[in-house]
Amino acid sequence: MTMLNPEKQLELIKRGTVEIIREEELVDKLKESYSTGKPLIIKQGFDPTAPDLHIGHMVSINKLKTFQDLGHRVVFLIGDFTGMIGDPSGRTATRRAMTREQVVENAETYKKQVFKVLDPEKTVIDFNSRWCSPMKFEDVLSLTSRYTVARILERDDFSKRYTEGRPISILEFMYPLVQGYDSVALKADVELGGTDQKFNLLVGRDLQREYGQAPQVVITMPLLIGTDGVDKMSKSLGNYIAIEDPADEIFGKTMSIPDSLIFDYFKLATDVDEAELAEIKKNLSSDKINPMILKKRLAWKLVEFYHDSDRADKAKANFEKQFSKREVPDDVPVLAVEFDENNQAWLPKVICDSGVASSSSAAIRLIKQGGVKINNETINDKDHKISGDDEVIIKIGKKNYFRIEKKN
RNA sequence: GGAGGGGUUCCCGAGUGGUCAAAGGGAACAGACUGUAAAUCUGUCGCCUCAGGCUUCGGAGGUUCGAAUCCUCCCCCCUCCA
Repeated sequence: MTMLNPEKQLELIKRGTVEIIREEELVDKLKESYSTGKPLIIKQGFDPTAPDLHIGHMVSINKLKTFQDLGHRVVFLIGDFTGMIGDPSGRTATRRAMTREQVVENAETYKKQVFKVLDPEKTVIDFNSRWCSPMKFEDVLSLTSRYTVARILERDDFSKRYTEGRPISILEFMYPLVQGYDSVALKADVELGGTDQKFNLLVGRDLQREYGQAPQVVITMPLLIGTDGVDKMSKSLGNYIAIEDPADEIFGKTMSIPDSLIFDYFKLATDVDEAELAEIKKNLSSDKINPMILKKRLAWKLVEFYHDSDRADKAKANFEKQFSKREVPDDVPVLAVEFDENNQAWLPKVICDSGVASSSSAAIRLIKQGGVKINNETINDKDHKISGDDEVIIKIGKKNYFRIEKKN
């Protein structure tokens, strides 16, 4: 294969990273690989329970892509074994035992999404249950003997909880070890992850040394802030833009991010070059240009990336129609409604059936608050009935439109 | 093994016999304002065709005209000492 020289490779790899531990080692590995023609093994782990990739994931997946383009071997590791115990970091230590079928199914979902960017031919999908499940208890003990409590306690999260007298389970202590062992099993040369994974990634490095391997290079990538502008993007917080989202959705969600995120999103989630980034930065800091314009450009870019430019154009047009001009969008979903013997349907029930409100009580509240429009007229009467004969377009809340049709 | 502190509506958290569908905050949702931005203001925030009714405060019983609040048993969580 034709490879770029190590210096050039390093330059591409470094772009956008937060930290490389250690860069000298990476250079050595790249040189070695270059001279022998043997690709490096690049690993990143993913949680098997939430197979919805969002643009936050794409920050590091794009970096995997870079490695791949440079001729290295990318291992997309699905942590199905660690998933079985459940990630204890954070507040919720929910354990969900996943069946084999679920794991396989989620893996398929991952593949479908991740191959929008990565080359299927050059990507290895692996599961850590492959080596974790067969381990005997003595193997586990052997693993634990190679790390100390003091070192595990170095992790911010642990030390904080320890000094505050809050509980830490042994299982939680094990978690970094299990994850780190994956690097041993894969003989990883490089592991990628978000900055929040730094500790775990470093444990992998140490364990490899303990097992007589050359320690992996750790590369951390910035975390993308979610659409709420507060927390990191994550599915559980609901502040994410999934790469599987429909075009209009991606456009709309992007338009709802705080202005302060526009630059980061351009930088981390799109492939605009340095020159364009500089220009965007300049425009954002001057007040000559409305940030909304830039945000629309960002939204367009994202839709184009995950769909195509036609869809991006349409999403933009739809957005402007629906929200800037407050008109009814072109393609309104149909809601099949049951009408009674008098050919009538009670409005709150209809709203409830649409899924926008969780109960008819909630629907009534929406109506009372002026959040429901029928054919562009606000309805305030909770006893309002829709007639089965009329052509009806109903707007519920800010953005939900339905065309009512008779269920037969 | 010993001592003690808890489990309240999505989350945090008040509430110790009626005025409690339960303070306050957060989240969320709606409305106003807008650029579906942020900020702000207002309202809503258990269920039910809803001026009325019904079911909630870890679980099961009990006391009482009346229980989230008192009693009994059970389940679960946490802290400290060893």
